[in-house]
Amino acid sequence: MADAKPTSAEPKPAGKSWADDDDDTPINTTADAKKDTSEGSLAKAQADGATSWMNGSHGLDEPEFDVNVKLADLQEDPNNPLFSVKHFEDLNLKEELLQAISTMGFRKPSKIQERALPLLLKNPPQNFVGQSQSGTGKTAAFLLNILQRVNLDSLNPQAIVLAPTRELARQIANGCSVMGTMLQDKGLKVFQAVPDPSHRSTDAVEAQVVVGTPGTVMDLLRRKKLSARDVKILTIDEADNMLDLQGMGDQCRRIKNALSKDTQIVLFSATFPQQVLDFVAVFAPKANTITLQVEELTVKGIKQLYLDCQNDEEKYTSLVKFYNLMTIASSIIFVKERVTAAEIERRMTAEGHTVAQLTGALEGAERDAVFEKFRNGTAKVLIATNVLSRGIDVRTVTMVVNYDIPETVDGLPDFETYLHRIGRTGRFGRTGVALSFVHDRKSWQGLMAICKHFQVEPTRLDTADWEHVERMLKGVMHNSRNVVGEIEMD
DNA sequence: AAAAAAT
Repeated sequence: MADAKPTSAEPKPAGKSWADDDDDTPINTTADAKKDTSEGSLAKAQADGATSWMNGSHGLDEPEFDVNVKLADLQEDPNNPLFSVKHFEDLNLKEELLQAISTMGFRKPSKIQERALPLLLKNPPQNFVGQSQSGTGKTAAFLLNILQRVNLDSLNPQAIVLAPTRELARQIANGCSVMGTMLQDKGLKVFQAVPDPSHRSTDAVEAQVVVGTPGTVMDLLRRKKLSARDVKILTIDEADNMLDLQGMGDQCRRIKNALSKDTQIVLFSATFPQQVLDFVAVFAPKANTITLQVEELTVKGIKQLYLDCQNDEEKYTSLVKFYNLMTIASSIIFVKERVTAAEIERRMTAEGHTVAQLTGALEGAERDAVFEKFRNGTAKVLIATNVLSRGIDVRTVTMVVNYDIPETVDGLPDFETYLHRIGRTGRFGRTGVALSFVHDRKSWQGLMAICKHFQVEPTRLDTADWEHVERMLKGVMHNSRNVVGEIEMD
């Protein structure tokens, strides 16, 4: 990081955007800015949002959006009121689940839950593919389906949940225990299948619900520590990522093949890019499906900004300047590479800042310790790779920094990762800030392509006018009050 | 050319 990359040596006059000296850029910011005076409209959107929260009894008064519902049985009408349930009481859930829902403070189902729960709980069980914005209650939806269906008189595994990372799997397992609190007396057991030295000696898994990462689950199945015999639900979170990734996709398919043919397959994600939908349909055939239009995917409560830096080193100095400027509840700084995470942590720590770092380079126990510190607020600034880009739900996160613009293996802008990263804030009706750093033509073009894809107009900040940066950031951070939503589990 | 995930 200290030694600037070749691209960042490219000189740029102060106050100029990377757009200005770029003739063949696919995006014309000037034209885009004209059709929508970005600051004005964003300020207005923010103001409107604030009004609706103050008037509403909860933070999830989202405007109506178009949901595409496709049912496996084409004879059925997707708009049948039976498939849109406004009250948890109408779902014939176990009494213990209704109690837990109420204790956890849920009043009514979120938009995705309204539509997803009746389809998930339908009998006989059918496959399901569900898409919904980040922070809208996907996890609670699939956990309710699982807890409703498991037979507590047996300790045989009956539901398997797969997630792409250790942290997400553990979060889901904990959520399952919380939602199943009232079922614990009746024998509910939840097992975390993430890499753990103690699994070597573990006897056969005795738990109705197994939540884990694909490698460990596969390993347990292979070693006959996990019985596939009674498994009737396979749920995959972040399913587009899981099935797309080299390695994890194969493991997911192998796990599915080890299960009974009539296992209910449930897939969830905020993103399902077109090319992935094709093999999603193969993995979960004849599924009831809920999808969204791309323009519906961005969470309106997340204010999107970008900081125009002169070069790579200025990203670091700006970051430090920024943290000297104000205190933020909690924030995640996303970088591309593990070494960058370690490097920023080293430099900021040397400058007296309290920061932590989490990447796949850490060992399991260390990862758990660091993440727990971040979750309980002991560590407020966390530098991470894409390991934490998806699913992680830490309510105190009011800012996400894209220190490096997300890109795919091919070096192309990674739309999905951008959306998942910024979705770590602004959860359940709260507001949040997403600040992306650009420092050369490639990073600028990448960010602009991403914003164009999601049809958002980010606000530009320039290091050459630091007073403006300061004013804007203080303004948006001040506005990012936390508003508590109803559905508190994603 | 990365990260993640199994040993």
